[in-house]
Amino acid sequence: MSSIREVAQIAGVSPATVSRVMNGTAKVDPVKREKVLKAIEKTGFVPNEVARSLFRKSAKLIGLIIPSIQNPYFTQLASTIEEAAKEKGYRVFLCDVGIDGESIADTLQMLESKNADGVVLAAYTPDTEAYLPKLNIPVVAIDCRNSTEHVRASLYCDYYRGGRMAMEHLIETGCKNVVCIKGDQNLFSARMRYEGYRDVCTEHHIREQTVDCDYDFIAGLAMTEKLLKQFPEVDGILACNDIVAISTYKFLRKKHICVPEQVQLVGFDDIHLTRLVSPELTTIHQPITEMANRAVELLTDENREHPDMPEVFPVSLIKRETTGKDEIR
Amino acid sequence: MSSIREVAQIAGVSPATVSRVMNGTAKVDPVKREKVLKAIEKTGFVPNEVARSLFRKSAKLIGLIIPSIQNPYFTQLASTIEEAAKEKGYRVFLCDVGIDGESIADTLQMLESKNADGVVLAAYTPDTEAYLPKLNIPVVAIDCRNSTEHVRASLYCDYYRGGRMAMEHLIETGCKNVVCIKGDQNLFSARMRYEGYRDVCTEHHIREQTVDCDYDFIAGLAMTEKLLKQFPEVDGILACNDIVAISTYKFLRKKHICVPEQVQLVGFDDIHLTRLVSPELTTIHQPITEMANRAVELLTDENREHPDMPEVFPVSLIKRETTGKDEIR
DNA sequence: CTGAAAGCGCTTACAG
DNA sequence: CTGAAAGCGCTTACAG
Repeated sequence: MSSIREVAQIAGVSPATVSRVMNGTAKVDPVKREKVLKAIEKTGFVPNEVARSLFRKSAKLIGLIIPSIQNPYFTQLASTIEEAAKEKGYRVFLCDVGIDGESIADTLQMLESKNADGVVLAAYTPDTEAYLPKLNIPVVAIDCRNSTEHVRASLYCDYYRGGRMAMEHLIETGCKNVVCIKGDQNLFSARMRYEGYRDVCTEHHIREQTVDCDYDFIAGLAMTEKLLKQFPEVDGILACNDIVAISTYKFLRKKHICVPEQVQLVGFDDIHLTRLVSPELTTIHQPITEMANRAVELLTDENREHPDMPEVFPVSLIKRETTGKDEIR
Repeated sequence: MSSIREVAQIAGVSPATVSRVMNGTAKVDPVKREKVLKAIEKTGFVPNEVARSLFRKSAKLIGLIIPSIQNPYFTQLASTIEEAAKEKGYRVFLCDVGIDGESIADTLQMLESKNADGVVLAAYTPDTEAYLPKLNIPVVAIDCRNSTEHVRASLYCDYYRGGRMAMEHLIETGCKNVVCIKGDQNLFSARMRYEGYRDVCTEHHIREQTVDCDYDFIAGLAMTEKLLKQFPEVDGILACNDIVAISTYKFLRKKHICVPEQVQLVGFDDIHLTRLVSPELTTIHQPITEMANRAVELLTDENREHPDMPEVFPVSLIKRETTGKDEIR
């Protein structure tokens, strides 16, 4: 592993000159330039990023904090963020922190101490906000409630509207007994989705029926069992996300309950998986790509605008095969 | 963001002493020690990892190079590696490189220049090996053919045996016309799986029937269509991995072909998703966790053993719902 | 155009 | 036990 000094020696110039030709940061005599280039080629010299980043106080790095790499929603987010970041010359450091607040704090600290240039925070626990003021690098929150002052920006989807759309769709397709599988109400996204459902219930003079569930497959299976016991008349289910919807489907199928003929089902997120399973899942689409691009833009752009208001992205209903029992399929 | 000097000043000691109490690397007078601790507390000082890593020439970092973060096989691998690494005090830098050889080279270089302590290489292209000799950090290859000399170790599963087991299982459950969906034959895993299938065909005097396919969902859909045209008599399919098996199922279902009654189906990998879809997928299990743990061990352990031979992990057949048409389900 | 010097923020011999 | 010094491998004023 050759150093800049070695290259300089071979080329017969100073390390400063080598640095200058590498970075194109100043004019260099063409002859010396050539010599340096050759020396670099010969030695296979690659500048040490750690030294660079120590000097520059930037590692050209964006941290991405997510609660689970096993959840496709977050890997899709990660892919898009990585792509956008790459285009601007940044790498992304993906950090899977689970749902542990302390782990989020540690990770934020670690990212700062690695000279990361910013972080996209897509994991949230109630005490996360307490760690933000101490941080000296910008963070853009995704899917979280707006922790205003200590965050450069807050990006999320119109979950409330999504909850409404899903419920309205189920009513339109003939459901009389819709149960909402609520996600963890500490999560902004879960709360808003539920409130959308609830308000539509109120407007239609329907009694709300809910069950609580975490955002994962195992919880979904267990909750569906409970749901069927508690609400045997159910003919429509609004799941808190796609993974839970898929597990709900799985449990219904095991109980020989036909979807959508007997029970209609709507998920949330529109992850790729919704088109991979059979039947394909009706769901609420979130513009993941747009959010991801915007997050990177906010973190990397020169003119550091700091939107005071959260930016809300629109959602849309994607009708697929788990709803619309009256239609021909 | 306070520095060690600031802390030192507040505590009335030298930066060296602060360093010593932080790292417990030498005895420090208890009184000064207390003062330092208080100063650290007061300032919220967190040592800069970049400076540390420049000095130490280690970033306590393991790179993990994968071809796609969208493939659950690799996120499961990533989770396990991360867990094992964490236990030994390392972070993991996940790098999704696609199937582009040059991108792998860039990434290896980047990891070295970031003072990574080692890399787990789970992506492979034919020209990858050319980059390995230049590298000055250890790499453990997973799922790749043994690039012997320039790799600390090579870990993979007994894909050949897996291919055999899958085919033998299909024969046992009554299939007369098994088609093998071959993966990219540049990949060691795909080649070995196919060879297992092929040899069982030979032993049973069955003519081999194959179709080529990449390791992803889109390719799987297209290939299944082609497969049905080319082999209308098919009654068993050996897919190159679970994702492709799931897409195969999807296409069969669309064509109203029942699984496993009309066509039996076996995947490969045993990703979590196989139990999430309906019907659950019969597949060949790989001990991902064991491989991941071993990889981290080889990269981080003191006594730097360098196994000359590749380490081969056993596979097993997991019978689920897409095979065994004669059994009651 | 170019080299010597200082410095990015740490850590560890070295000398006391 | 502890501080001053040197150094990790770069980069950029600074002076020529």
